[in-house]
Amino acid sequence: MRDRVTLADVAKVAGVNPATVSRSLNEQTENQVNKETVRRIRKIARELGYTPNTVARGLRTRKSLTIGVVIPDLTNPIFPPLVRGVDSYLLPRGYSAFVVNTDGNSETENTLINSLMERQVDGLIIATGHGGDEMLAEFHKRGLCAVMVNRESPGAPFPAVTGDDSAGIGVVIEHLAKLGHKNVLHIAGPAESSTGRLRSQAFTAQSKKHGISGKVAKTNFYSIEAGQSAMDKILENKANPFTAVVAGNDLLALGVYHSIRSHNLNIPKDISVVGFNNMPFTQDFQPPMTTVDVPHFDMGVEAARLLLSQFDSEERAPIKVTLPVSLIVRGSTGLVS
Amino acid sequence: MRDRVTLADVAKVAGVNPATVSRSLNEQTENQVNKETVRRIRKIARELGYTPNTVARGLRTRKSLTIGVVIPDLTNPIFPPLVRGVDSYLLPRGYSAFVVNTDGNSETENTLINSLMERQVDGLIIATGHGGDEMLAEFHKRGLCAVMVNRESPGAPFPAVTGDDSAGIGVVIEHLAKLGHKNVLHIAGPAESSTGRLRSQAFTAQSKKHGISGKVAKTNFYSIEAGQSAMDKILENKANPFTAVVAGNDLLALGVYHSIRSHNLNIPKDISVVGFNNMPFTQDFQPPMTTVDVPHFDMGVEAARLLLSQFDSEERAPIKVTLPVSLIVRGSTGLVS
DNA sequence: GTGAAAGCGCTAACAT
DNA sequence: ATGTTAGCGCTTTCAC
Repeated sequence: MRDRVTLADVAKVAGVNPATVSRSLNEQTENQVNKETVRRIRKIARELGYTPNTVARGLRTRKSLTIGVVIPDLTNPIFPPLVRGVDSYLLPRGYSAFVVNTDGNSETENTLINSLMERQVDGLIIATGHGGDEMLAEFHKRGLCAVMVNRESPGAPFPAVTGDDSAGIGVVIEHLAKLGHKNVLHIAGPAESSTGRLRSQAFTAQSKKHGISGKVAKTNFYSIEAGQSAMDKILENKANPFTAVVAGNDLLALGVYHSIRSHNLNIPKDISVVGFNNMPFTQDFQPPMTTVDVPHFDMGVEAARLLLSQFDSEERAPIKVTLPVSLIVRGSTGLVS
Repeated sequence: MRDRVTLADVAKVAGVNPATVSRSLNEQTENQVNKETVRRIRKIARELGYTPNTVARGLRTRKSLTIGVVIPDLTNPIFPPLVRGVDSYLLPRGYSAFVVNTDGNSETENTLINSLMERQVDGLIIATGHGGDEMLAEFHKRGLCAVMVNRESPGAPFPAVTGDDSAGIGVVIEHLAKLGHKNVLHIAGPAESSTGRLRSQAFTAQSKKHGISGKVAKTNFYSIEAGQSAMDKILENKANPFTAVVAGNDLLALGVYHSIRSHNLNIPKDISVVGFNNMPFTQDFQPPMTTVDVPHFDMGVEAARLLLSQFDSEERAPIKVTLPVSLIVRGSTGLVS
């Protein structure tokens, strides 16, 4: 890019001091300047093609108007809506979102958060939250503004916005109980994530409550592959007792679909399957997936709202916002045959 | 965030000049400083929790090490892989990507590109490219570095990375011809996008070449809804002559699925359907979708590579990189019955 | 090998 | 209502 036009350039042409140009161009301060002068300067700025340098302004004002958004992986379809939600709140308020992907890797996460800090972000929206985030705890001590979203971080008492995982699993179990299922398997998400732990705990508790024999199989990732291989292991047993599978999320459920199909079994005739998240396209799967709808866009909005509200107030209460979820019954669950 | 530790703070503690600290901490210049001093200063910096201020550095060096990525909509599943591709090339080279969503709106696009410029991005990767981008042309004149990806912009002669749209449509038509289809409908993407135009043109040309009667229906958006309503209009005609539909992309194709299903027809028995992009999850649809695989991740990588290569060289050749695509035959296409 | 000083583009305090 | 000055945190001449 060729040399950009600066405030000083505009000032020179207008024959005034750079400060006057600065005041004229800023809506907050333009009333400190003669109306006529403001008009003249604005005109000159436009003609010269002046573009303000947000970076220089940020250096001076100690505000970057930039928020870092830390997510595991953009290609997981639940995150784009969340990011759009964040954006939809931030943009009209002059902020921008800087999105990074950690791939569920703690080391990468540390590197990227550091890089966001170096870029002087005003705050962080974090959708990753593993078990041991000493780094987050450290940043919290240093006074960083952040909000956790989708997951919580035990170590760092930041405000958190989550879906109601327990209630979600609750309605799922209730649904399966009504369909007559007595032996249900939970393909749990990674134990490092709060969603993995919460859903797993809720599964065990709710199964017991409904007189269902509930067993849990663990996975290390929220991915199609992890779901498939976990289910493959189960189906290797000739005498598989399970009539229904509750997956930790939709990706795991889709992996379960693949496994069941490759074993020449039918969903839901032989085995019912339930996902979690109601991510895009679940209704177009074969069969359409019964799952729990989680309002990811709204979670993004709420997280952004919470973060900006922190900037003004001094208080740092560990607020928890839990958004309601709802069961979406489709074709992947049926009566026990 | 509480007051951060600055270079000057480190210098004070170390009893040296800030310049020495700067030189010591930068790999390029550390050899200008006494080895022992470097070691000492690095230690102090670490102990003090010093975090370099990239923004201040950028102001001084006139490089932000930030690239703006302009896409229509992150929730369209072809874009996350593309963004990850960009990231994968940029991150190891010290750059970061700043992603914005235009929602296919020219006005929004202008606003967002302006905001990226104000943030001093070193270059732009643009996946939007509508018809009349006077703004891009203007920026090009002003010496902006940018690369178009996935689509091209007629007005602005930036380098472009695209999939081979014509070849893709070619193999699709060939495939349908072999299956015996004589009457094929193209649900075209928006005419403002280069992909929409190119695929539509290729469809007409290739149909003729294979002796197929090819008709084109237009849409205004690459969306499920647009595909569904376009197909609904076609199926209202009792005497629908088409035995196959070539959709402008997978989202349109999915809309076509919905429409066909709601008219109690069967894919592919009554009508074959082909998508474009091979976006995630197309293989899990009912039926699995025959589509054209486009290497979106690689497109991102290539675009990033091209952009950074521009920074060094003075030449501004209008390079065009066309990536190969391939037909993925699945269950949504079959023989004419 | 290190220090001193200037300046990137902007805003905010203090003058006038 | 406008000008002057200083400085945000950093790098980069130019000295020594």
